[in-house]
Amino acid sequence: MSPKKNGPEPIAPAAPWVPVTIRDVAKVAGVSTGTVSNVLNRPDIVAESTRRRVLQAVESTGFIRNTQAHQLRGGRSQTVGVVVLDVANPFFTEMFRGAESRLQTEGYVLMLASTDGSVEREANFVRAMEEHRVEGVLITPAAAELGALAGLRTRGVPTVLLDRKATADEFCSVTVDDVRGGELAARHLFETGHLELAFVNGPSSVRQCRDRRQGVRKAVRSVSKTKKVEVTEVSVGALTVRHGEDVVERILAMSPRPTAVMCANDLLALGVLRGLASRGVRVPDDLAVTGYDDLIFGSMLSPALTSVRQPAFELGVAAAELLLDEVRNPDHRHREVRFEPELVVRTSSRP
Amino acid sequence: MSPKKNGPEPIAPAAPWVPVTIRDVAKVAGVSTGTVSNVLNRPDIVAESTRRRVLQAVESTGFIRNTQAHQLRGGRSQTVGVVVLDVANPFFTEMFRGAESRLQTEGYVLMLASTDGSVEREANFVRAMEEHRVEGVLITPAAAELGALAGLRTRGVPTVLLDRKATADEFCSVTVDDVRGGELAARHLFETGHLELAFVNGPSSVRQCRDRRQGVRKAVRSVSKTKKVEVTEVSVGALTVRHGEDVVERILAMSPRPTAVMCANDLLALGVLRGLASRGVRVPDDLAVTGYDDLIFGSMLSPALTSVRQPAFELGVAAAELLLDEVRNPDHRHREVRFEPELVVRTSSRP
DNA sequence: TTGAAAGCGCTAACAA
DNA sequence: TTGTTAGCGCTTTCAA
Repeated sequence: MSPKKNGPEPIAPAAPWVPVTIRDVAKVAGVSTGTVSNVLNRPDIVAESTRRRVLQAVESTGFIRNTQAHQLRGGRSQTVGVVVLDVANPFFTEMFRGAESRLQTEGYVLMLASTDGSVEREANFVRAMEEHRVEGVLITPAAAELGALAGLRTRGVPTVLLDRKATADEFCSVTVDDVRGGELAARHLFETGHLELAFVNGPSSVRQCRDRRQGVRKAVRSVSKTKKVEVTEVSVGALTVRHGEDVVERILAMSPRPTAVMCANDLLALGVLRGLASRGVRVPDDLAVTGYDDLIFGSMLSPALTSVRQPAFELGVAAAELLLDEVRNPDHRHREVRFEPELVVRTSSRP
Repeated sequence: MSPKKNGPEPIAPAAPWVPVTIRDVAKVAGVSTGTVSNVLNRPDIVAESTRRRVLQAVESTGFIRNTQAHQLRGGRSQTVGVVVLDVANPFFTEMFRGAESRLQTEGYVLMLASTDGSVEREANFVRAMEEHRVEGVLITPAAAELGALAGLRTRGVPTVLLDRKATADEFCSVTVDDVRGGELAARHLFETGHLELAFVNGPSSVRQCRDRRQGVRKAVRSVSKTKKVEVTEVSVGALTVRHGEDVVERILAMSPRPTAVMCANDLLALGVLRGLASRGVRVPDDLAVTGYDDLIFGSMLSPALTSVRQPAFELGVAAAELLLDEVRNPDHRHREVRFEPELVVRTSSRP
């Protein structure tokens, strides 16, 4: 079992691979490089027997086309860059999956980068992708301003904004109607008899938070014609579990005590649920709770969490579609594809 | 608010961008292309004043280096391919983040592809990446056999296997000791007084399941010197929430009834928790439960789930490190970096 | 139907 | 210190 003297002999690396070029293939097949190229790109214009011979040579040499050389000669890079805020966030990975599913069928390979909200990292990645001559970019901008993307625009790199509306018609974009989403959640609670509502929201600097609040106001206006409802907004510094947990105290101290808590996202809601559980408040019997995002685990909690679903995968597909149009269609016009959020009612808000 | 007759006039696309080459820069700066190249690659060997003039021209023209041309001339592609089973799985995205964090500092851009276990898709992606001349590949192979990766090996593309051990010394690999992880969980339960254990495991065809079972057996051997313990393995068809929920009935029917349920992953555990909750069985008072993977939501459940953590991020970093060594170090030898799983004890198994 | 050759944008050896 | 030039691997006229 154990070797005599030395440790187990490490196996030497495989014999160094000499890159095979189209020239090598040509030599083996006994044709010119032009013919090999033709076999690869327009097989129909070359004689049957020659084609077979060349294909055979490709096989035997293990030739793999060099896309860089191909592209240099005027070809396409077959590459799309995707820049998201956080790869660890399921919302973004779902979007990535959607985009990939569409672009993969067109032969594209995706470059993915995660900025974690850093404008500097974003700039670096975009730069690197431009150097790689990506044919397009799908991006969730890190900054509130789109100035960082000006280069892409002036250089004419097809770009689609993810979950962010372009201010002018500078870019295509795919978004979800957050106003509508906020309205859906609030209205649902009103309609199931909750007239005193606590709305746990994040900082106003976040567009999503602003929009969702606006949706809540809309629901209030519409419902208050027939019923008297009251909404108290409770602001927290960030959309995290901890912030949700910490806010419970304030909610329970409110007078009159609300009968429902609407949270600006699922993580907050999760924190709220934990806070309530530790204080023996039952959900939904004593207090109803809703979240937003419909993260995968929401349905697995007890009680399962009512939430507002965003069609992340479809967003990715739509973004890919817009990009493809911009790449191929000379008459392309920028536009915004807006998705509708969907209320998913579960136990946590069931009457 | 509404336009007169037509919809809002779509803004015409930006003026077509004429690609700027090193020649354009040279012309503007009044130097040769060689000098521009020198300014870009070895700025020290060119005169201060010339350098400034060239840099100025780069700026004013908006020049962006073409990596394809650069690479064709013998440069590196600065690109690494990552192929995972499922981008939607947090375990893989964490690994990706780890790899990215390391490789980004070296100027690499990552291509990411998700195979969803399809050998065919895997082959396509690997092929595309080879055509792009990635400098290396990080991959979780879709198939049990590594035959699909033979091409990478013979062509000498540095390749690191993620969460999969290479059979011979064909590739570097990063793995987690699943035997140890299984042992940790089982031993923890034994030591907290649970002598009758139900082990909910997935199909034996999955390596992880086999290894974790082996770990359980090891724990049994070691503990049974001092105590009499009994483990009953309950097999399910897949590691999903539904399978966990369905298995509860069988567990509760067992005689003698176990005092703890060890699950082969967190999703199963989640299902078990739900099943128990719906039958009014209290956790951990009536029955202790553990999972495996330590997915993010585990700590947010009530009761919070005891689990075995796998250092996904660190796996990614290690894989990147191995790859960099293979890329740069002529004396590189393939090796396996094995990580230790870590038991995270939470309420669900607290005595 | 095939071959010869120019050239994509860039770098590096060599010359000036 | 800077310019000239060959050539990386490939595609695509144009000529044979």
